[in-house]
Amino acid sequence: MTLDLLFANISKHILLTEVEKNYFHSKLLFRKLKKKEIYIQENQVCESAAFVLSGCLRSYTIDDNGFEHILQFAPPDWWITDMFSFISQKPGTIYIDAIEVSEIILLSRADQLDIFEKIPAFERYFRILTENSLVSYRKRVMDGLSLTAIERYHDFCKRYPTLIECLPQKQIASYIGVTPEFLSKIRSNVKIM
Amino acid sequence: MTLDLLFANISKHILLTEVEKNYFHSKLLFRKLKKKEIYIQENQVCESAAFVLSGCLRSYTIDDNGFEHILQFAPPDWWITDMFSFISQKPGTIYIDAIEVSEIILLSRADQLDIFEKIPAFERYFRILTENSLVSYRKRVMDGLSLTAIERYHDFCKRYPTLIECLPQKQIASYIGVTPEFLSKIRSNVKIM
DNA sequence: TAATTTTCTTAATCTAGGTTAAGTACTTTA
DNA sequence: TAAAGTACTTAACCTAGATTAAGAAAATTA
Repeated sequence: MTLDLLFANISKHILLTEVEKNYFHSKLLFRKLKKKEIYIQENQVCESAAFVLSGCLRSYTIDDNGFEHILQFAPPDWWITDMFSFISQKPGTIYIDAIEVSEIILLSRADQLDIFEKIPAFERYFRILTENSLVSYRKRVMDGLSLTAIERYHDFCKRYPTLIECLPQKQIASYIGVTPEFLSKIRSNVKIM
Repeated sequence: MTLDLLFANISKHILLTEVEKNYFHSKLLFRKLKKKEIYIQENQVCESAAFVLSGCLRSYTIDDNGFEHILQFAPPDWWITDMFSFISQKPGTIYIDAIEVSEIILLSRADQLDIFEKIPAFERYFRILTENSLVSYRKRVMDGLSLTAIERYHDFCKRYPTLIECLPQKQIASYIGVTPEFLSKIRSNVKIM
């Protein structure tokens, strides 16, 4: 296992000395997840954010009727966490599990805050990631308000061409907010639509 | 006009010296907006983020059919901007205007980045605001996927009791993602529902 | 490899919420 | 204060997408 992917990601936004890299490195935990293994669950405090080295994770909620709603997919080179629980360190509302066998790097909130004190550049790194993430959630809210299911599906295909290949269709349906049956109809491109 | 509200907001998250406060202060611009006055428009680069001292602003998009979709309301003590355009300094996709006569404080992205260099605590302040804002957009995505229009309306009433008083009903409808006619039906509490 | 589980498809039927339209009440502006 | 514009309501009708159900195709697991 190698952290190259993570350090390459970081160096896109900030510059670190070897000493700083080593300090950061010393705070990280490595973990493997089996397919379908749950990383965090509803009502649990999400202590760490996870950076994906290989495989793919997803975050989702389960509503009162037992339906899953997918919030985020995290292929390699992405961070994933229950942001609410991570920043407040209170019990959260979402699940995170592995869609396939995955390798992740964990950084706890406590260590993250410690690193912000010691190495301010890291506060910049996460500030930038959070800004970008905010923009993509905002787009998702807008799309939900102004696009049809068909448009949301085509947009998903355009934005995440690699995910389309490897995800089961029902998970894409859950992400764009339609039933698997209706997505199947969209894809079969029934004339009436 | 007084900046007390802004400095009180900042001091909830970070501590500043008088020198730092003055430096920050020197970068701010004050502006008044008339009712319905547009602060930024689609296709325009959003140079500044705005902190609301009085009145109320809103951000929204206009879709291909000419319908408005409200993203955010900003009553006093809130920041508002087109985050995409603000961080990328590229032309944006949203409008921001004043719902009523308003007083705002402007901070340009260039000055914000300059302040991040000079006063790292400010990077923390905005990092925290961005994290919180991310959490609320995430909730909005989840609510859009899992709640009915009625539930979203009741949730809005619970979360923003003061806004309910002062906003025209059609703007609440636009925020929760229903037509004004349907919100009217929800509010009249027709038996069938 | 067979058995089991999960995913995908198709089709009939249903419903939450949209559309259209017309009337009423409230705000602005002149 | 009148005129015009904007906001709200109600009701009939419509549609995008949900639900239900049942079979086919993949993918797991034994």
